[in-house]
Amino acid sequence: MPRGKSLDENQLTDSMYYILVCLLEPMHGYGIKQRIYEESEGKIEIGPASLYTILKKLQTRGLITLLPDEERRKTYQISESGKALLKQDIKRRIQLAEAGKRVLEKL
Amino acid sequence: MPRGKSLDENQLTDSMYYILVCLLEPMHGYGIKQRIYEESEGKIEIGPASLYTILKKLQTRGLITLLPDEERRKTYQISESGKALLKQDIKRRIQLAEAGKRVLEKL
DNA sequence: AACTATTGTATCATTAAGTGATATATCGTA
DNA sequence: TACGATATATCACTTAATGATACAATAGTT
Repeated sequence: MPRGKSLDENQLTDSMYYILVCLLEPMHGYGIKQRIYEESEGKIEIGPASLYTILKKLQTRGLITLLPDEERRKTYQISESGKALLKQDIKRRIQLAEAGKRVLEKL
Repeated sequence: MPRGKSLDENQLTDSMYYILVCLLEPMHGYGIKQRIYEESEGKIEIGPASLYTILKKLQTRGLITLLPDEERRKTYQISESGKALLKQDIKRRIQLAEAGKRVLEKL
């Protein structure tokens, strides 16, 4: 991935993918970070630089929306176009994994 | 993924993944490029810059080995450690996809 | 022989993605 | 009031990927 242009090619990076999945329900940045950490049993940790950079990009692209004001927190939620892209990307990942399963037999 | 550090974290980028899968059988650079293009029905195209950059990196890390001389071509093959890493990465991708399947139900 | 397309490898300069470090402020609680 | 956790943000940097370009051997063809 810087790979490429990711979103311009309608593909999600792993980090974007994790974050979008979290935002199927409303959640604020720091909560996302914690959620990913817990769900992955400490294996995946997204630092603040990555987190807020990616949130900004997703918002700019209209894949997530900022919900109306709370003061300290910024609560986001996935948008319809975000859902559509996530769906598409999950399918892509499933296909890759299926191909992977066939490869496993050769190993 | 310019992403992160990929190999330092024992993760394969998509491009590395495609290339390593090809190299389960001996193949030279240009052949890999064609193979990926054909297998993906034209969807995935790896240009020369990416191709040779990644091959060099994989070789440096010992994940692939250069087979003895042909003149024009450089024929590579996956190494044992390359196989191990590929196996591990396929499992990671399968897990991600499984999680994705569960998410799909919410969409 | 001359021309052309394909095969084949390689690198430079740039763009894109992600992150470590750091900064700042608020909140709960001891 | 001191401290750790919560919460957001950005700068400078590294890493990854790629577009453009270059070069040469080979194959086919006119």
